[in-house]
Amino acid sequence: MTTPNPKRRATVHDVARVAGISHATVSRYLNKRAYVSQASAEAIEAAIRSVNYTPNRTARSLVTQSTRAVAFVVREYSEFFFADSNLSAMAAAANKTLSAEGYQMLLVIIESDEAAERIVDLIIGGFVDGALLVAMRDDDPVAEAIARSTIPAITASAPELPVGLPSVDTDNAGGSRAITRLLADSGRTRLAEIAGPAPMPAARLRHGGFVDARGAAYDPRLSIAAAEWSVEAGTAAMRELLERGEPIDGVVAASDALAAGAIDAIHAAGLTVPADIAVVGFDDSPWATRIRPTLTTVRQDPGATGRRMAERMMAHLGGEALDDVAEVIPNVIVERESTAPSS
Amino acid sequence: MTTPNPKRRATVHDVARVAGISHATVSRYLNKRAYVSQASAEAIEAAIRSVNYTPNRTARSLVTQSTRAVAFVVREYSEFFFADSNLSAMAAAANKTLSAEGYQMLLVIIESDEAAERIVDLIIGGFVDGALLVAMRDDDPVAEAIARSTIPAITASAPELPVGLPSVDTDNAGGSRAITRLLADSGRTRLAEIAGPAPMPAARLRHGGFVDARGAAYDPRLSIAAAEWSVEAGTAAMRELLERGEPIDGVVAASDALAAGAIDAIHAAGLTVPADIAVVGFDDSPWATRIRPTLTTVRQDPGATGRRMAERMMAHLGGEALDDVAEVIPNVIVERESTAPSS
DNA sequence: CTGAAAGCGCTTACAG
DNA sequence: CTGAAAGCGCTTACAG
Repeated sequence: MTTPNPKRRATVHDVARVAGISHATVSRYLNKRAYVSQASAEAIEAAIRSVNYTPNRTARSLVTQSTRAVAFVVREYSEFFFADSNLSAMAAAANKTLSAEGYQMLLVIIESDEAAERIVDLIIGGFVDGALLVAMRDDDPVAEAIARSTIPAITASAPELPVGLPSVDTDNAGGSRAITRLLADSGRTRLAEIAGPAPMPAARLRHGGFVDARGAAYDPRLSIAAAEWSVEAGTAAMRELLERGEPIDGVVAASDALAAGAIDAIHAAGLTVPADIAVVGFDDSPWATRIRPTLTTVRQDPGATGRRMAERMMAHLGGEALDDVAEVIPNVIVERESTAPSS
Repeated sequence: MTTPNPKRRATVHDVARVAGISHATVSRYLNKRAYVSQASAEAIEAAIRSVNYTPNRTARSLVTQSTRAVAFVVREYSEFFFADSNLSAMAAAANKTLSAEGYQMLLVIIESDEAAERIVDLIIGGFVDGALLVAMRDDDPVAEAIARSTIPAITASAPELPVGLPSVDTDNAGGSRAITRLLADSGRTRLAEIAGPAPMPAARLRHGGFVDARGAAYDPRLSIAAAEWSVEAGTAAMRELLERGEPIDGVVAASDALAAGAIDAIHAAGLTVPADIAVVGFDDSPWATRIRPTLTTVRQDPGATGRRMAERMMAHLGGEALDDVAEVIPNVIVERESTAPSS
């Protein structure tokens, strides 16, 4: 049983006193052993053990202006974060990369506005040396505050901010463009789109890819934005699309979950996938192979995304400039049953 | 008007100078607005904006001796952590509870010995006000170093350490005991056990529950410890159990993954579950309903575990003593096909 | 190789 | 209500 403030922690002064030496020498020994005599070193070692000394990281950080810690900030509810294998793979890869360089990754999940404020204060207050920002919304106050600060930050999916932020991201636009073309090339002509929720950069970019691929054939009456990245939202969106009465023979959904929901709605309407309507998703999440028909989708490389974010941060913290460039990680299309030829 | 030197961060002194007031008053204003005059307050506000001031958390922490951050330390590979819904639910619940009290949870995943050392240095160095320790091994150097330090820590599944640590945990022993009795009460008499990997507290406790429930009927020849918490390890363990030649009509596996592996091995041997051999797991993970037959298992309440860890930490940081008690969260048994009566 | 001193950016009694 | 001063625990030129 311990009490909140038990006995005082030993400081470098305690060690110095017990070792019969100045605290400056103790500090020198703790950092670069080089310039300390053998005798002093031994006395210090013994003193450290005897007073049970452990250096205060806060004091050290205050003078060195560095914490050797980097925040990995997830702007998403835990349930979604833990269920999203792409996000967790990014986190895992970043953790490994930072760790290998001796940096500590601190994973932070923002679930409320108060948490958002608190985290901004922490980060721009220098609690960490840098921040990796994930799942930010367009116009996100967290991303914006950090972007305006002096602490280095890199984001996955660059949000639309007044001030830019370097980013690393899967090729959202390109993936969406490619999978839309796949559908068109298979002879489908009435392509509908279920876009992701408007405030998300990934949703915006994927929408852009769809519009781009459709070119002159783009028809706003066949596009709808889902309320969130969920199966239910996909069902609701597809239902409304069908109710509009426009003929549809293909659907480009901005995520696998949305696609899964769309397929439910299509089946509920008495239609068949892919015979009547082909459907494609995005993410290659577990949904893609769990549902029937299995889903043609875009597979990301989240490990590469997380790794590159961490590598760029390490390079910057190592002294290199951090350019505001949007690095794009290629993705691949995985064809499955949901776009099989009608035969 | 902008910052004189854009490279240097503004400090409380810059604000004071611009506001024409002492830095002590600025600090007072920043903390408890009460004792600052209206005129000063306005001058300070303007100065803060003009120099773009944000308080340095490290400096503040050094004097207040508090960071208002708590580490949630996971001693497990990311892949396992993110795949384990019990662990992530614990983290999510702890995050919510800490967040509601204004504390920031920092999730840290230890994947190497160097990371382990680094995190110990950080934590006992006062980088956080407290630590929640999860998935520690018995005799874990991380848990031990933190237990010996002055910083408050609570663990899920108390490891066997020379010095105690308060803990909150699902009822491992009780759950194992109850599900073993369920099997015995259904008329099975030759009960084998696939225990978890030896160095884990949860494995030890579940094993204890099994031994306890078997009493005089406990037969070491029917017990084996899996090499890790994986399906493959379960298959290997079950295969060896069958090769020993002892008759078996029931298996108590220490986790659902282990049970899933055991069922594979049983089927491979040409036997049937539950007709020939009943099988039970632990965790009520997604495995439990994904495999055939569906699994009778112990359902934990990971949300309650995470919440209680956080609540006890908050109470302690709020001034209460932190007793070294092992708090046990009840769990329930979920019966499914794998123990259906042979009929 | 080592000590005295300054300083990192804040908070907080202590006077006034 | 406010300023001067001390101090949180460390690191790091600067002399010697």
